[in-house]
Amino acid sequence: MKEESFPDIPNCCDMRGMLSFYILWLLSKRPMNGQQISEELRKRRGSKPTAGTIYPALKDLRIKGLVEMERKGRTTIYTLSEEGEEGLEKACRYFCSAFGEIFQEYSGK
Amino acid sequence: MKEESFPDIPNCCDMRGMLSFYILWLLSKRPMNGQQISEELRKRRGSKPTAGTIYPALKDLRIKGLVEMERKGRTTIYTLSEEGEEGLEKACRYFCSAFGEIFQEYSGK
DNA sequence: ATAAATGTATTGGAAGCCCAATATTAAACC
DNA sequence: GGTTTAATATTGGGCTTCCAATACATTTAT
Repeated sequence: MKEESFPDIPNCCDMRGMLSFYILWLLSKRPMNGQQISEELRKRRGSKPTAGTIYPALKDLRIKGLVEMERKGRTTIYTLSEEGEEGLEKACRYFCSAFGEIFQEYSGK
Repeated sequence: MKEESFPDIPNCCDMRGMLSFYILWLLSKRPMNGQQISEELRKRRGSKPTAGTIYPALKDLRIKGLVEMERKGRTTIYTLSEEGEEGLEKACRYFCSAFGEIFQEYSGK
């Protein structure tokens, strides 16, 4: 099977960051478990976060009260909390005001 | 004097990151010194990077061959190198493919 | 029941981002 | 000259992101 979307990851500058933000954004679409979140990130960012990346991040978000978790047999379903929705809204505004200029310039190709 | 643009920095998720990428993008507009770069970042991201943030980042970019520097009296002018331009091009493509979806959703408000 | 597969989770180490504090250099001011 | 100011730069420490390695739990397959 061919992969759908696989951006070419740049080596010139390390673009780590925004992981928690991206997780909140994904969870605002639908509740997901850790593997589903990782898979969505792989499709969008080109590399799949390993367990040592994704679970500590989810733990932090849970401790901060931004996501809630519910164990269902083998999987753990993560859901955005009220605070998480409010935080995401604010984070999206910031993201667009901080990076929108760069995006607009290159979205026109 | 009033500040021009000052995005509200979210506290829900740490959105540090992309500093090197942003510096390369700024330098593609015009050569700048460290203070000018910091000031441009303040306008866009809401907080001005301190000396301990900006100069190590510029040093890394110089060591990687992505920017060139020229001391002019009290200031040091940083310029994008050939490699820097190529790297930035690639980084912008990656950035848009990785984050464009989020931006588009919120640019429509 | 036993083994394999899947999902969750932690640990340790590396790198990037970030600031406060400190130091150095060169221009401007007196 | 001597002082102040502006810009550059380093150091030390904390936090996030990231992976490889390891471990554990639950479901599925044999």
